[in-house]
This record gives sequence, C-alpha cells and structure tokens, in this order.
Amino acid sequence: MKIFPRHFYALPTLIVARELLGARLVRILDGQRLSAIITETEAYIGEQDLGCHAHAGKTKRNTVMYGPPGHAYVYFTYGMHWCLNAVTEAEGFPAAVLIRAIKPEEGAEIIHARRNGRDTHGPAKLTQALGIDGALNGVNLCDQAAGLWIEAGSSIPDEAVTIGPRVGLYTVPEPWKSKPWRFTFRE
DNA sequence: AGCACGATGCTCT
DNA sequence: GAGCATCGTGCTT
Repeated sequence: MKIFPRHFYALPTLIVARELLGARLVRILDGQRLSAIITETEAYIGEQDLGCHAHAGKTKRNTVMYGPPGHAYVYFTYGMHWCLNAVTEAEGFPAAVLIRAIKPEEGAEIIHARRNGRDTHGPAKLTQALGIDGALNGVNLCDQAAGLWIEAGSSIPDEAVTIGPRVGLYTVPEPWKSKPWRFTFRE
C-alpha cells in the first residue's frame, strides 16, 4: 500500500485529522508486520491553541512539533503512558494529530496479546499494543526506516464520522476546551 | 453502563 | 512543586 508522503502531512491539521480516519497504522515489531485502522483522532494546532503542548512556546518536550511535517511526536504523560501524534503543517508551525484509537488487523492476535486481551481504544492503549514509546519520538513517518508509518486506507464517508470536542482538557480555558477538533469513525 | 479514584514520574515554572 | 492530550479497578445504579 501507499505510505502517506510529506505533502499530505503539510496540509491543514483538521484536514489531516479527518483524512487519517480509515488509514492504516503500520508497525514492524520483532520483524513482524502489525497494522491497525485508525478510528479516532484529535487536532492540536499552534501556540494560540491553549490545549496544545506548544501553547507556551517551544520546549524540550514539544520540539518535534516545530519540525517538518510527517514525523512522529511521541510524548510521555501521567507517569506511565506514551501517546502518538503525527506532526502536521509547515516546518516552524507547531501542530499535530493525536492518534486516539485503532482497530487491529494484521497481527491482531499479537496486538491483543500485548494488551492482555483488553481493547485498543485509547491513545495510551494503542501505543502499548504496538510497542510505541519515546524511542520513536521524532522518527520519519514517510519512510519505513523506523518501522512505523501510515498507509492510505479505505475512504470514510462523512456520514460515518462523528465530530466533537477534544477529550481530557479539564483545565484548558474556552474556547479551546470545546473546539470540535476530535474525529471518530463509527462503524 | 457509568463514575470516582489512585497509580506514577516526567516536564516546566 | 504542580500539573498532566490516561488507564484500570472497584463500586454504584
């Protein structure tokens, strides 16, 4: 299948977040090809977005978001969880799409085993399921070198997409807290 | 099915 | 030192 090229990720973040629904997230783990369909995403867009990690400017943690599009921004949170984003828009503008849920396909037995039989619906659940952690922060998603990339999948009609506010931004002020920047593919 | 809470440690002020 | 783009358990309905 076709790996999404750099110019895809350079598009506006809301477009990328919408178009990643139905796409295939691929991970090579211990020589095995695992893949899953992306079913939920969220957009984080620029320093003015008070829900975005870049809201207070460039720091050591969020540096990758300021780099070129098409790279993985993997961050650690709540003392134990890793979350995966795809960096978007032009280099120098900090924005990314958080991958929030997947539906396992290739290697589904292995993926489920890595989750001890539990689900893969949740940003930290899918990174655990696919063996994604800080070692992959900053890797290029536009080639296969790091064993992590995204391929074009089946296109999802608008009727199957639910748009709503982002999750978990408890202390983020309005209007950012309620921006409808979350996209869910419901079957 | 839904809510409340504790776990756990890195990041930035 | 406070806060965190979460998860799993355990309890209530």
